[in-house]
Amino acid sequence: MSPKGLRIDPARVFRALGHQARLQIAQALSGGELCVSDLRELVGSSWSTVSEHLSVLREAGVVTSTKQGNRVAYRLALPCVATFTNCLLAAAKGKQVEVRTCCN
Amino acid sequence: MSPKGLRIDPARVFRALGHQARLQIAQALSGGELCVSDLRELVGSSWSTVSEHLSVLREAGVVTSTKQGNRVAYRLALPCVATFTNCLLAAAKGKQVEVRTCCN
DNA sequence: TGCGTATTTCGCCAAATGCCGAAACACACT
DNA sequence: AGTGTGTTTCGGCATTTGGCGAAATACGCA
Repeated sequence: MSPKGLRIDPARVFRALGHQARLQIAQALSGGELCVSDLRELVGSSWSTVSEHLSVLREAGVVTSTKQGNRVAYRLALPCVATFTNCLLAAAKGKQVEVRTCCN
Repeated sequence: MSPKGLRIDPARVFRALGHQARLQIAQALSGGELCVSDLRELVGSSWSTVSEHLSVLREAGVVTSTKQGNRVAYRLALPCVATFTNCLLAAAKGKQVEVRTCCN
């Protein structure tokens, strides 16, 4: 369930995050781990859709998942994603942001 | 030619960078401005294809362009993109990177 | 004005993506 | 074993994307 031989491909990471719902998921996970049902409520689409979004994120190495009892908990594997997204959100408001530790 | 009323949409920025050629272009531009011909040589596809990639990047707010005599010079509008990409490249090698100023 | 170079737009096609419901799986609990 | 809950996979469809060559546009210069 965890990434064994997974090489990060930057373009793939970007592509994974290049979708409103998946970006929303990644941001939500920056606050701690969540299971599929939580995320389904968050993005408001079907189980299958959310599950597919999660597998895109997982295969890109953005998130990892672990089984916890009956459910699967997802967590952010690349913390810098949250930081960078905050930069972009700041840019969206025309502000400038300085960040201390950007990566991993 | 410069972005007038352009609101940055984070998901759109990610999507724009979620393609090998466009990411390559963005990285090349982090070293300074370049014109379409330069970038065409870099990515090795047709004029039209490169031009379309550039318009995707421009509409996402990742790059800006200015006419300089006969040609159009492109430059990176979001420096944090370069920083973040370096983070990902480092992650691709299993390393950890600390960065001082991440954004803009 | 007319010519040549640099870039963009257009029309088209093939491939990839996003979405859903149904079916399949996995696991905890009785 | 059987039931229920949580999650993933499958089949199919509509939409988007990526690519190219040809045509159109923009501009500098003679």
